[in-house]
Amino acid sequence: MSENLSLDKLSEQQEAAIEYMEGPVLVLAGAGCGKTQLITHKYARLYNKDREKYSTMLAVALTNKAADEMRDRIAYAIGSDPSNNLKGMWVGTFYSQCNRILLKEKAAIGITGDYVIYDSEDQCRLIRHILNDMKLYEALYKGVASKISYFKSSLLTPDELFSTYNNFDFDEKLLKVYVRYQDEMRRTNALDYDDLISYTIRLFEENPDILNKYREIFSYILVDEFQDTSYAQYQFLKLLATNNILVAGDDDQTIYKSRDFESENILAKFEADFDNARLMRLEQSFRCTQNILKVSGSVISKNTYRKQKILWTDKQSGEKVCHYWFMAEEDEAKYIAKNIKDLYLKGNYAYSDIAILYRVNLQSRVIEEALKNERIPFKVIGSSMIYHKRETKDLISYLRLMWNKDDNVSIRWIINQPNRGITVNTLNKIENEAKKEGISIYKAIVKLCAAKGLSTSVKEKLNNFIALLDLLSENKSITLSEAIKLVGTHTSYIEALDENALNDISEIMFRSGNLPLGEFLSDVSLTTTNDDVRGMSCVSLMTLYNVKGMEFPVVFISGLEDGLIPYFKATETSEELDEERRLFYLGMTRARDILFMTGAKKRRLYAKFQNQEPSRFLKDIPKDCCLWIEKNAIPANVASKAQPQPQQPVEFPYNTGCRVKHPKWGVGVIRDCYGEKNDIKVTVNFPNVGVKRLALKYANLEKI
DNA sequence: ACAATTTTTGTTTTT
DNA sequence: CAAAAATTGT
Repeated sequence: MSENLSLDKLSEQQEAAIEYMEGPVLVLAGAGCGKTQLITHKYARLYNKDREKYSTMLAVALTNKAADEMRDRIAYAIGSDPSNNLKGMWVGTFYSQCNRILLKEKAAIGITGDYVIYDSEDQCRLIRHILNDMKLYEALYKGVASKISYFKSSLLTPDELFSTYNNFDFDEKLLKVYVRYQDEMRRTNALDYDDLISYTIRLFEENPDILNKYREIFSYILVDEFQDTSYAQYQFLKLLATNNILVAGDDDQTIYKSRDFESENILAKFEADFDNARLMRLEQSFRCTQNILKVSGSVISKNTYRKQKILWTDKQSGEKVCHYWFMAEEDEAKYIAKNIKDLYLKGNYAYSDIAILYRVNLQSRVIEEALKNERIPFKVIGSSMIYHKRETKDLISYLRLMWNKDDNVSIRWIINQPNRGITVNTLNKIENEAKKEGISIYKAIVKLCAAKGLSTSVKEKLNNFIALLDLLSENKSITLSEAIKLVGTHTSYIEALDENALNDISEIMFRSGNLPLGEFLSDVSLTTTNDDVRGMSCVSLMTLYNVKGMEFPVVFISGLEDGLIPYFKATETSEELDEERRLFYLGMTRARDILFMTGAKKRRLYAKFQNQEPSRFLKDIPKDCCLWIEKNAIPANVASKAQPQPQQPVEFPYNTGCRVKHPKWGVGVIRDCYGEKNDIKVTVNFPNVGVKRLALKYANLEKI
C-alpha cells in the first residue's frame, strides 16, 4: 500500500527539484510519480545539510493521514537519531499548524480565554439555529453553510460582499445570515476551520514582527497536494514565503473543487504571483503499468481545463485492463469476490494488495455479502465515525463547556440533556437576552438569574445548571479521563447510556485518556479517526474519495455505470462532469499492476430497482487498450437454485496462517482451505517451492 | 410536554 | 431500505 520505499532511487527530475534552491518551485507531478517522496527527501536533504537552519521547516499536507505519513517518511529518511526533535517539527495540515500558531500568539489579536474549534457539524447546528431564528427556511442550512464557508475561505468579509454585490440581485438574506453567524461565533468564543486560517493571516498582517519571526522559523516551506489549496491557505503561504518554497500538485487529482463556486486555477496563480517561480515536471510514473497509464490517460485527456502531462513508465505493459458488464449487481459482486479468490490462490497477491472502489458507500453492501460467501477477509474503510455519533457528541459538548462556558452550540445541545425541566419558553427568554446584550447564553442565564422577572422555581433550575457548569469548569488543566469522570459524577447523563455508547466512550478514553483536556478538544475537531489498514491482511473496500493518496497492486472499480460514475447529481455542468472524471481517473491510477472495472445493468438504489447503462466515460477508452467482456444473463431459475445455501457449516481443519510440514516440501504456511467435506483442498505457501494446491487426503500434512 | 406515527429524504468528504 | 424530520395524538 505504501509507495516504494526504495528511498535511494530518485529520478533525475526529482533530484533536480530537490537540489534547486534558487527560488520558488512549482512541481507538476502525475499520479504515482513520487511527489510525496520528493517532498520528504527535500526535507531530509536540507535537514541533514544544515540542521541549525533547517530544523524548523514548514511542511503541509491536505489531510491528517497524509501529514502523518509525511512525518513518518521524513523521520525514516533523516534516520532515527534520537537528537532529532520530531515532535517540534512543523509538519501537519494547514489547520493544525495555524492552530498551533494561534495558540502561541492569540493574545496579539485579542483572543482571550480558551477558544473551541467548531467542526462542520457544529457550524451546521449554529446555522440552523440562526435560520430558524430569522424565520428563514431551515432546510437550506447545508447550502448556506457551504456558501459561508466559501466566503470565508476566500477571505471575503460581509462588508466586502455588501459593497461588491450591492447592485446585483445578490442574496441579501444570505449575507445577513453570514453577519449573524460571525457575530454568534465571536460571542461564543469559537473558531471554525476557516477562522483558523484567516485569523492567522490577520495576525501576520497586523503584527509584522510576529510575521517576521515565523518567516525566520520557516526556513523552507514544502506543500503537498497544492492543487487543493484554498485561497486563504494560499494567502497564508504567500505571506510567509519568498524564495524558499516548493509546492507540488497535480491538477488532475482535484476532487473537492466544483462543489464550491468557480475557483481560480491555483497553479496558474502561483506562477503569476511568484514571478521567478520555476516549473518542474515529474512525468515518470513509478506506479502504474503502461496499460493502466494508457487507459487512464485516455480518460483524463477529455477534461477541458488541465495542464497537459505526458506520463510514461519503465514498467512492463502488464495485464490488460478489463471491463466487465453484468446483468445484476449480485453477479458483479460475485465475480469480484471469485476473482480475488483466484488471485489470492495463485499466490502472487495477498489480500492486503487488493482494493475494491466504488462511488457511494451503499454499494459496499452487496460486495460485502459476496466476500463473506467466499470467506475473504475485508475491511470497509471510512464508514464509521465515532466522534460523530450522538452520544459521543453529548459528551464532547460537556467537555467543551468545561473548557469554554460560552460555547453556545454545546450549551443548547445539553441544556436539557438530561432533562432539567427548562421549558421552551424560558429558553426563548434566554436567547432573547443573549441576542439583545450581545453575550453568550451562559452569561445571559447568569444575568437573568440576578435580575427579577423569572419565577423562583425557574431560577432554581437555571442556577443549578449554572452551578454545574461552574463546578465542572473549575479546573481546566486536567486530563481527558479525569474530565470524563467529573462529568460522570456530576450529571446523571452517563448512567443513561446504552452499552454501545459506553463502548464508544471507553474507546475514546483508551485512545486519548492521558491527553490534557484542551489538547484532546482540538484533536477531536482537527483530526478524524482514519482506520489504518496497514499491516492487516484483508481486502480494502472504500469510496473513490477515500483512496486518494494510496496505491494497491490490484484495484477493482465497481459500479461503472451512468448515474454512479458520473454520479447522477453531478452531470449538469461541465465542471461537475470534469470532477467526476478526475475521480474516476484517481481511482484508475491507484493500481500498480492490475485494474478491473465492472458494472451491472440491474442495480437497487434505495428502494427501487434501476436499469443502468455503462458509464459514458468508458467511451473515451480506445477499444484496443482494454478487454471488454459482457457476461450474459444466467437463466433466472438456474442462477437462483444454484447458489442459495449459505454453506457455512463446513469446518476446516486448518486456518489460514497456520504452519504445516509436508514430507517432500518441508515447512509451509496455509493460505487457504476450501472444498467439500470429504474432499478438502488446501493452498500452502512453501517458501522454497512456491504456492501449491493440495488435496488434504493425499498430502500427509503435519500440523506444527 | 412528550411519545407515537407518518412523511421525507437520500453523494462524496477534509479540516 | 433506513434514518431523520415533521406531524399528530394523548
